[in-house]
Amino acid sequence: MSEQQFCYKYPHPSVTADCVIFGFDGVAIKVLLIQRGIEPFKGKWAFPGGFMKMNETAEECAKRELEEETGLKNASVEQFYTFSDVNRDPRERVITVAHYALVKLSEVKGGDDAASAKWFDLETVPSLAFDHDRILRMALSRLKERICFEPIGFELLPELFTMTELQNLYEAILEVKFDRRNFYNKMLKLGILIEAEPRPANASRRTPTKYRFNAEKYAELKQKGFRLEF
Amino acid sequence: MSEQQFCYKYPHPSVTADCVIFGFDGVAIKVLLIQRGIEPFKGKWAFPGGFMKMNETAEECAKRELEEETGLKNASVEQFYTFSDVNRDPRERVITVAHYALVKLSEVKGGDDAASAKWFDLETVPSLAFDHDRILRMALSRLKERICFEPIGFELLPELFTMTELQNLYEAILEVKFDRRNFYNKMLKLGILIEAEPRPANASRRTPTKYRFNAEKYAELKQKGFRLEF
DNA sequence: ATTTCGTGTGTTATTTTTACGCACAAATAT
DNA sequence: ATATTTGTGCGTAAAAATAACACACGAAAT
Repeated sequence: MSEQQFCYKYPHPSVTADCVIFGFDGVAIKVLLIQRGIEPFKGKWAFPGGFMKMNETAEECAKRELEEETGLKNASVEQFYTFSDVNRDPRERVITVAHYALVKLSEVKGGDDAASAKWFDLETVPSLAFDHDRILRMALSRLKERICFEPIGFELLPELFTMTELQNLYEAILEVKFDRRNFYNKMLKLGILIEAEPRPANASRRTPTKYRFNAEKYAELKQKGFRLEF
Repeated sequence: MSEQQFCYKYPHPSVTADCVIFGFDGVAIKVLLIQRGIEPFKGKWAFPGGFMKMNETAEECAKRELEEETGLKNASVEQFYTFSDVNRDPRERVITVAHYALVKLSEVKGGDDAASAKWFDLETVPSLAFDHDRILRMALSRLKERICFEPIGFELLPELFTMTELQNLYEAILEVKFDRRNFYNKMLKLGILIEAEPRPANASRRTPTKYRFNAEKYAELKQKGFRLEF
């Protein structure tokens, strides 16, 4: 009796928040997964996430669980869909508010809390716990849509990056190939990149220019109502 | 005791599903609202919606509540965001999975269940119950995004419509003005409109051509991976 | 009777997108 | 050592899409 203390006139579902965390290593898209230590789906991989508390929003819950389980702080998570299939959790009725976030690989420290957190290449993601396979598919499709109109790709890259790295990122997410020179011209014309350094003295002809994302310029352009379009 | 029969170890929020129903009368965008008969916010207007049952998904719940409260059947509702602010309902912790749907005005029968359901012009929507003002703003912004890439506008128009009506719809949603002739050319070139009838015999020069949405052609084009773009 | 207006059908100029050409020198292969 | 391949930077020309606008016709309004 003492452990069943929250009672309601009608049945209530449990509510969780989950986080699909995307990364990029210069070649392929990565996803951060947690290995489950308890039943159900013990041993299977799943997204970081957990039960929502009564004094936090779904987004706050997502951020808290993310930090607790992976050590990742202050990630900018974005809610994308709520999954409410009746039997998605074998224990009880659980609906989950799914989020995604884009992080730089360097932000995830190894060790500490995140003993069981691991980056997977998108191609080698195993079969996941619960309905997380479906959640991943939808997260990916939202990521594809969003990157066409907002420069979220920069959240995945290091502070400084080359044009080729940026193109690889877009190609990996959208699963297309761009002409290198057209991509170059288009990106520069947008005006949201700044050359990081005037190039080192020991400049090899094949050492590419490093760029940095110009967030101020983007904010300014966005206010004027321009769209990226890819 | 007998009326507090569902007990849990941890507190659970209530979960509801709400529906923002958009319509179009040929000139302005409309929203379907319900006047609340009970506290809280008694007398205020709100979106149709209600508590989710344990054997239905959020989407099923949205459709069921929509039919119960407005008589609207089989609307194609689309989930767009889950609102989970801690104090959005003064009674208890309630999170709501918000949906929107586009319907033809003719689909909503007057009378029956929907005694208190009423269409409002978007400009004259009163201050709403709960956080429904915020829900409406987000629904509108999603509608704007979506109509740029999917021909959902046709769900708002009658079976047969004129090019001017279609243009008015796009202009009302996107809050822009198009050149009439460019809009005409672009729409026809897309190939998703078919002329309804070869024009009546008593054809007045100012009786406009009636079109019909070509759903089959659109499905075919979409499969080939084409985007609308407006 | 004259003017205004809504519709259908264009054409032309401008902008954007796409498809490549080429030089340079470092890296690699022979 | 010499030749070939490769990654980078900077172009240009053709093609396609967009934007701007001209005009006729006749019903509706004045």
